[in-house]
Amino acid sequence: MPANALRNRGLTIGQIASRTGLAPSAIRYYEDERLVTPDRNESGHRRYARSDIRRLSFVMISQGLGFTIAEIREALADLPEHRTPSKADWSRISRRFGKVLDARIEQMQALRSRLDGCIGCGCLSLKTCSLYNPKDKARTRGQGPRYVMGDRSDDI
Amino acid sequence: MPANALRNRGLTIGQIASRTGLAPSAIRYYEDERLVTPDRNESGHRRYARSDIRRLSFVMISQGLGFTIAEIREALADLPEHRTPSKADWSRISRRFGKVLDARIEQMQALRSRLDGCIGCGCLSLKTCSLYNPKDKARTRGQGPRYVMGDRSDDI
DNA sequence: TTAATTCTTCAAGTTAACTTTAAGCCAACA
DNA sequence: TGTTGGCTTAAAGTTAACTTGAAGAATTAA
Repeated sequence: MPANALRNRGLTIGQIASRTGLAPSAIRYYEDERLVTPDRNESGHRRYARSDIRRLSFVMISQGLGFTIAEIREALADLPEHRTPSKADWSRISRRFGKVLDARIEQMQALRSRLDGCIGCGCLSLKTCSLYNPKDKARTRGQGPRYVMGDRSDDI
Repeated sequence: MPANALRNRGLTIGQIASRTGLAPSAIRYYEDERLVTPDRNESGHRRYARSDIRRLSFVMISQGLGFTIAEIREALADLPEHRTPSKADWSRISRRFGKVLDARIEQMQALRSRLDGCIGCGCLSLKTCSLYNPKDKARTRGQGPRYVMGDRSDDI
């Protein structure tokens, strides 16, 4: 066994990439975003722990659920820093995300029923339209407008 | 009454902006995206019909519901071109969006229950993890990965 | 040992949905 | 008649979440 066997311990970015299905560029980006913090070997190449596969998988799942990188980073901050996360650790943060999902579903259902009401009223009588000035948006990218669906009854 | 009273009929972009709460720049952008097609007066200034207030309001509501501009453009294509849209016209396209919303809610609930299952199994036993390789994403921006949550049971 | 991979960093490009800036025309009021 | 203020266009900037490209160093395979 060569002397540098210990030094080169851990997975390369390519190995992590093929294990998770992520592109190496994405994994480097996640490092910039402080979602993973791999070690480096002597010559500066990244070396990942096996537990990073799960960490990155969690990132992927969370994104699939609609969470942003900032939110995921916050969630990951709850993992222990100096030991490999246990099932209980992962379970805890998954449960938190579950609650957020519940809230989102409720919100969408509220929007949905509002749209129903709007269809019922012809979506045009305004002032009374329940989609008028809704505070809850399904997703807000950039800034939203202040009020909607007109302000007079004569503008069909 | 001056001779150009007829020519200057319609609302200016500023008036439309204050009626809808949208920024003039956003309204111009929507024109680039062919969501509205105002007339022009002699000197090239935009003149909007009153019904454009409702059209733009529909755009705002739809965005609040999470639809993209492309989807909204498609929906608006179902409105009559040569007459002011009626309540029935708006009702019809709202109903279509309602169905899409229903589907989205169902999908989110499916993801939600999967997360539940994942918490139940510790979210770590993999291979059997129900969040493994999910085909339905809450929102897909850019390309997603191919499979998730690791592929071996030894990498906690 | 040489060639092919894989890795490194840094900068710039991508998409959506806009906003901001610049430079200049037009319109309304005193 | 001037001078605000609103309108015009075109181009560039913004944010998120990445990808692509360039140029070079390290590792691996033959």
